[in-house]
Amino acid sequence: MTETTTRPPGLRERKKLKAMRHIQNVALDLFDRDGYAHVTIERIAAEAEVSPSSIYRYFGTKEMIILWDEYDPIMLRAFDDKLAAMNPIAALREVLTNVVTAAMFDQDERTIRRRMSYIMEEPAVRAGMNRQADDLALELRLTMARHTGRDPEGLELRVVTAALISAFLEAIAYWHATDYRDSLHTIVNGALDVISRGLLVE
Amino acid sequence: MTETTTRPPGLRERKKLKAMRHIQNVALDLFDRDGYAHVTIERIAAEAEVSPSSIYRYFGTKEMIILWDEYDPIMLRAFDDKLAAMNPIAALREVLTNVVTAAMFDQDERTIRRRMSYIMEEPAVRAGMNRQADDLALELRLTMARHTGRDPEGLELRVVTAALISAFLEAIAYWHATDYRDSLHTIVNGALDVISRGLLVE
DNA sequence: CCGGAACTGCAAGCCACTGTCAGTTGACTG
DNA sequence: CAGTCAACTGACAGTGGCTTGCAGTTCCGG
Repeated sequence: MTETTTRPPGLRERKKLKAMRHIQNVALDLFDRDGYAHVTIERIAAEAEVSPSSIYRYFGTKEMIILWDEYDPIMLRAFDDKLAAMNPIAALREVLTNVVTAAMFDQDERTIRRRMSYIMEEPAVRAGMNRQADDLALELRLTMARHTGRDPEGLELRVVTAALISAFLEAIAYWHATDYRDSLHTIVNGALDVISRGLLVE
Repeated sequence: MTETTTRPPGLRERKKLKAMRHIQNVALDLFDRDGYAHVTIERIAAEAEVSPSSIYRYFGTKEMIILWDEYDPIMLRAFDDKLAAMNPIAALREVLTNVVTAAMFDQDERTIRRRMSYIMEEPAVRAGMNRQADDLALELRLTMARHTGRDPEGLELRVVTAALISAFLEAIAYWHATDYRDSLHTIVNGALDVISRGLLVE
């Protein structure tokens, strides 16, 4: 069933990855020059020397050209592993400390920031991110239910996961809004502290 | 600047409202019969006996035909008023107790439920709802900043408002998922309790 | 009752996205 | 190291959501 390519990459896979990186970079260049809305898929395809259909096959939608991240599945798997041994807040802190900092070395942080500005400011792209967040919330909920024996469809677990993820997203937004002054790791830790101790407003 | 029609309705306004209600109902009928994706704006326009352009002028996008709610601005204003006197959690409880239950009398709850199923299950509509939630989050943040003197752009306030809203949305989702068994008011109260006392997981 | 402003319908266009159908290329088998 | 098969790719022709500009109509305030 879940036989998700645990094999060594293979030429085909590597070629595809390389093409996707290339297309993403070309697209970001064009977006920077003319603005997200004024760049058509056709233009990206022409500039990247692939066919428009290939772009749709790779990314599915225009937003995903920006949202796609080859390290996402890696982080997800790491997060899932950590969840087996600790609570989700601790797990998230761990993943950010270990995996993310490592990934940020070879994929230079500049690309991440370029993508970030569109994710935050372009409504269509933001919508795509929210969709990903919804999927992530569902997965997280099921995983937590498995580890704690709680009802995966219960109100409590739903609210907890939703709050956790929204805190994470808000941390990223803050990171962007403050021009990446502090490390993402520090900010996420702060955000998690806030929701951990409860919303005792006033 | 913010001179938002505090005048008595006027014929024009009433006509528009009536047309929008009519279009929304017709659209829901068609969606129920053929599915959201298989119904074109043109078909809705024909069935409702208006021109497609009018639909766009009324609703802006296809999703908004479902998302539009004439009571939304009323609830927002009520929420804003309550915020002046109490903390946001108490304010939200209040609004739901008073305003929502009142609104549900004359707009029969059946229409709300019909809309809800598309809001929850149709990705495009969900995206639109998330966009509205983002706007609401910003407004809420600014209001809370005004009332408490905290930094509206600070991490803490950002996380608090985001968690609050995501809890509210999750409550609505739960309400739908459990087939509207309990009252929305009860569920939202439960959700607010969860995030109030903090996410002391494990 | 009248001047301007807002609303409506008509028409034309843009482009994201989909489906199909050859042609090609990498992956596995004997 | 063929040869076969599955997966990928490109070209092409739609579909339809959404926008824009223009003309005619309807309503509101004075």
